Order: sequence, then structure tokens, then C-alpha cells
Amino acid sequence: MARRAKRGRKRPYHHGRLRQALLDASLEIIAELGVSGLSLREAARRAGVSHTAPKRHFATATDLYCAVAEDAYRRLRAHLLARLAERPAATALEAFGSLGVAYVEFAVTHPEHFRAMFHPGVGDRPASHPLEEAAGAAFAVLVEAVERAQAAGDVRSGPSKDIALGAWSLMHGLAVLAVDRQLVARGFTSGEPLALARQLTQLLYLGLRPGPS
Amino acid sequence: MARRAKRGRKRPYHHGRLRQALLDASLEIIAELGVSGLSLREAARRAGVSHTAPKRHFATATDLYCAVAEDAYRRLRAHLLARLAERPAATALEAFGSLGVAYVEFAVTHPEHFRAMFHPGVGDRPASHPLEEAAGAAFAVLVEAVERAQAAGDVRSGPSKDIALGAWSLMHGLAVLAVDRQLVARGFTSGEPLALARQLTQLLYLGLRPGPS
DNA sequence: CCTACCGATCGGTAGG
DNA sequence: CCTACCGATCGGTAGG
Repeated sequence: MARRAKRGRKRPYHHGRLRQALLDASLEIIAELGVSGLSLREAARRAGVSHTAPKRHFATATDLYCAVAEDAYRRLRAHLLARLAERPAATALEAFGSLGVAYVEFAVTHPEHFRAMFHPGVGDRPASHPLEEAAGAAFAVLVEAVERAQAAGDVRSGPSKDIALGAWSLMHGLAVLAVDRQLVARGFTSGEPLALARQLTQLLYLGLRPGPS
Repeated sequence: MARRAKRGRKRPYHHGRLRQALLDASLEIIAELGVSGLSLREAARRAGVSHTAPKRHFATATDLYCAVAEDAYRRLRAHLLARLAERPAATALEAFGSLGVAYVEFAVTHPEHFRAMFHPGVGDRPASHPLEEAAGAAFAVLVEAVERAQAAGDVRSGPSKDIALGAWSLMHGLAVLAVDRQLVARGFTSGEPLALARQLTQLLYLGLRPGPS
């Protein structure tokens, strides 16, 4: 305010643009240093603003990475829906299976988003928190796919949420192990998580199919 | 050295005892603050020594939590073997399934150990690292159980490591989701991870059983 | 949204 | 294994 003459200079992050710039910077940080390297100051630094500037958008560092995680859940949901829409002619069972592969695909192609979503402490917000709502919306995509597969007679009956949890656990486990490099450490040098995901889809098909057992 | 008169006072962590005291302190820290709260100084503080004392045992904070993780892998392996030995009369298939439940059981009863093992960056050591050897030994327990189940005709043939990975992914996914409170966040308030683990064992049994498909 | 400040914590070194 | 130090980083506040 003191020197209004400076008013004409370029201000890269006017208005609401800083928020997005901070989210972008956060992903960059997570990719380079991991979630533990994320701080308000570092994000501000990369966004080219002073370290107090983020305060108006994110009161604490936790708020920042919750926002990153929330955005990640929205992207995950969009990715899953896009994969479903890609092959609309597929059977309900194939659609269900493709969701699992798409989940792993998202994790390995966007490890920063994936790490943000499942960093310890992030999944501990009240249910009303936007982050939890975004997470719930993503999970709902899976539950609905299970119900369609059940309606088509491809998957055994029973609580759709419980069955969805089985599929989620399987693909989440694989995704986590892949992103944390546990797969290569255990000698899965073929290391193609997507191929493994497709393989595990068969386990789901057999394990969840209807009929006597 | 200056005041030898002090030599008679109690020195709680002589010789090799400091190392164990630091490991104990680390678990305490992880339980309270998470892995991100782990530092050489905080561990030293809780062990009652100066902040330079840990240096002789652990050069860096990474070395410290790698040691915690290595110890955790040994405990996990011992836990799995103990559960196997508990019911030696069980079929090879039941033994295999009980491993999955035991894995989740370990995770939820020792979340600090579990978090240490799978903290991002921990699973990134060279194969020669003791941590990786301990991790490999734990995974081997599962692979061997798969092979026994295959030999008994309870599980379909094929690379035992790939099949073990399926079981691992499934139970690891459930364990991670439980420990990170994702289960309760998704409305699994029944929230009994062990019951869910037993349920998912059925998915494994069906998905991995031999025969035409 | 910025420039000073502050107190706290961390890893690291010197020297004993 | 300890007591001083150090430089760096972080979150936070004052004041504009």
C-alpha cells in the first residue's frame, strides 16, 4: 500500500490463483521429497510468495495436504468414471474388474496424489470434512459397480459394501506395495503393476462369483 | 572423565543397552506422534541420554527407523510362524488362510511396527540391507505356505510367488485401510478387522482353488 | 500479500 | 557418552 507506483507490476498469483498454485507446488514437493517434505513455507517458496501468504488459504500444513488429498480423491473418482465410460459395452463384471485395474493405474501414474490420499493422519477427519466426502464419493463408484454386477448375476449376493471392500483391499494392497517399491524389493522385477492388477482381477472374478461354494 | 567421583552413579544405558532403549523409545514415539515425529533427538530424550549419544548406534534418523522396521519384520515373521505352529493339525489350506488373518492381526495389534515397516521410503533399501533380508524372510513364510497348499492340491498351480502376492495384497490392503482408519471412515463401524480378514479368507479360498474356471 | 521478528526443533561438529 | 556450540527450517505474530 505504501508505494502504489508498484501497482502495475506483474503479480503472478492474484485473487484465487494462489490457492491452485499452492496445490500444484504441493504435488511437486510430494513427488520430490515425499509428504513429510510438505510445509506451508516450502509450498509458498515454490509458488513464489512470502511464507505468510498461504495463511489465508490454508491455516495449517494439515489443511494444505488435506486439500491436496481432497483434490486427489476427485481426480481418482473422475479417472474411475472415465475408465467405466470408455467401454460402455462391457459386461457388468468386466466393468467391475476394470475399476480395479484403473485404481492401480491411478496409483502408479499419480503416486503423489495417491500418497497424499493415504498418508497416515489424513484419513482421520470428521465425516463432514470435504476430504471425507470426496473419499466417500470415490468409494461409492466401486460400490455401485458391485451392485450392477450383482444385479447382472455376475457377483454373489450379499452386502455390496462388504464385497466392495474386498475388491478395494485387494487393489489397494497391490497399489500400496507398488508405490512403496515393495514389489521390486520382493523380486517382482517384471514390476508391471498393471499386469499384476489384471491377474488379480481373475482372483476377484473367481472369489466373488455366485453359486454354491 | 573430569570428575571420576561421578563414576559410581547409576548409568542406565551402559554398553549395548542404549540401542534397545532407543528402539523402544522409537516405538513409543511412532505410537504417539507417527513416524514423522521420529527423530534422533526425541529418541535420545526419551531414552534419557544426550542428543549426541545415539550417533554411535544410528548415524542418521533413517538408520534408526530402518532398525525399527527390521525388528518389526522379525516380529511379524515370528508371529506368523507362531500362528502356524498353533494349529499344526490344520489343512494346508487352513494354514494358508490363517496366515492372512495373522497378518492383519499383527497390523492392528502392533500398528507402530506396521507403520514403521511400510512407511514411504523405508522400502527402498538395497537388497543387501538387513531390513530387506528381514522383509524377505517374512514374505518367504507366506510363499512356503502357498507351496504347501499347492502340494496338497488346495490351491491352483502356478508361480507360488505370484499367488502369494495376491494373498499379500489382499491382506495388506485390508491391514493398511484398518490401521489408517479408512475402514471406519467408510462406515465399517463394525470395524472388526479380524472378522473382515476371516471373511476375505473365503475370497482367497475360492479365487485360488484349483480346477477349471 | 509483504517484511521483520520470535521461539522451538533438528542434524551436525568441536572438544573432552 | 556429555556439554556447548552452529546453521537451517518451521509455524506463528506484529504491523503495515
